[in-house]
Amino acid sequence: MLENDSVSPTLAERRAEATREGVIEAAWTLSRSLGLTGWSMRELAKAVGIKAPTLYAYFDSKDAIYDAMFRQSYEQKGSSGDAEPYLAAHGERDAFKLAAHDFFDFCTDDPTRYQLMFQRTIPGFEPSEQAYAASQRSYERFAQQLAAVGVADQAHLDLWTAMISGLTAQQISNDPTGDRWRALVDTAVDLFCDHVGIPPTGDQNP
Amino acid sequence: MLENDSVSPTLAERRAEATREGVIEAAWTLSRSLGLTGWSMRELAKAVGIKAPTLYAYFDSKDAIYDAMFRQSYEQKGSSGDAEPYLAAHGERDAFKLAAHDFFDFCTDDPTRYQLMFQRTIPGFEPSEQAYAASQRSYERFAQQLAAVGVADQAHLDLWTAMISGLTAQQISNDPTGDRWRALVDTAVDLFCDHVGIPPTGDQNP
DNA sequence: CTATTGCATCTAACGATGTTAGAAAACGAC
DNA sequence: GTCGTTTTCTAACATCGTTAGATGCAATAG
Repeated sequence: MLENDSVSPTLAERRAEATREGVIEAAWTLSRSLGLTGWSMRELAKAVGIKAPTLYAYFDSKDAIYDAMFRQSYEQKGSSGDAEPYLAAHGERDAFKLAAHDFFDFCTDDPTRYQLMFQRTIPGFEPSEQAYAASQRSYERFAQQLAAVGVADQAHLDLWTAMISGLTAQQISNDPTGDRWRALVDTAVDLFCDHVGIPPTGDQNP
Repeated sequence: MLENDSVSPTLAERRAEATREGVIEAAWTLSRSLGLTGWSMRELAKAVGIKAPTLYAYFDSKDAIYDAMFRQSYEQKGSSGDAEPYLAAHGERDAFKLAAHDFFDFCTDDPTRYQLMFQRTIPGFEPSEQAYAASQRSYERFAQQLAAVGVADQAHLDLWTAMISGLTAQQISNDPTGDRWRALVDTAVDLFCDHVGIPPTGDQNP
């Protein structure tokens, strides 16, 4: 393979990138219908119209495909779960409720993606350092948003993650198409805010 | 194979049962050091001193071995997580705190067992109806204990499971040897009790 | 237009996996 | 000792992720 350090990608590189995207898309489709580990490299290849070994021209291994899916998931997440965009137009409590709902909905929108991002369900797969860094960034971003409203205690952040991730996990594994735990998100945020001293909406300026 | 419907097991049956137990024990050992899916039937057989196909005289499949481990886990759990044994000698709130700690400790005592019981981490494995029933029983037992103290709302039970399981999940995946989330169990139970109207200990008879 | 170079894809195969078939060995009862 | 049962074995199958090496194909240089 010839190296190309220039900024503009060559034609071959753009074509290869398109193939890679097609592979990932097919991998998502297979994963949603057969489970993340329910398909083989041969099946994936067939879905793309090539033979299995050809996949290795685009990805080093099956794990590398999972890694690309993992990275893509965090790109899709973006700022879902952040409270900061809401803090300007809403009270603090409402902002955190909206943030919690964003995160909750992002998770339940695609249970397969959730499983890849948050459960360690694929034997042997660990996200690459690069992909893991993305997940760390979104965690620290939220930590700073809590700190910005005066909640700097690590224990409080830990309680938040436990409550919100607990609700999403229950929803996805016990009632994937329903609303049993979604309906508890506001309650949970209220309990959390009561505990850490974020006043009820309307009480900030009594 | 000759059938034996009598109550007393024949010698051969007792020997076979002993072998089965040895296999399960070896499977636990391998799972704890290599992960639940990190060992092969050939490795398991070698650990027991037999050849792989012989395992199939004792278990129908690898999944049947996981199923036996799953069932055994719920036997070990027993009443861990139940509040009822504590309700006689303690206030309601304290009883539920003790129950939550029992459950939490049972989970963190053996993360591999936790993974088998509560995460769906083994591709293709679903507990048999019989094994699943055991897990349902312990859930309904707790539901009745909540009802016994006047908390009959399904939503409240859902909130409890989300909070407690959220704490244990975070502990095991982010701090398996530490105490970060264990230290939050009492806080979480307090928040829960405040919400559902279980009075603080000492307030029952003011 | 041809020769060369680099890339894309293929077929064939390897070692490991869970599992099955069928033969051999070991065991218990009479 | 002999028979029937139980236990274990060897050999093999299909499938898995993956690698080696050959072949076809595109674009480029002379």
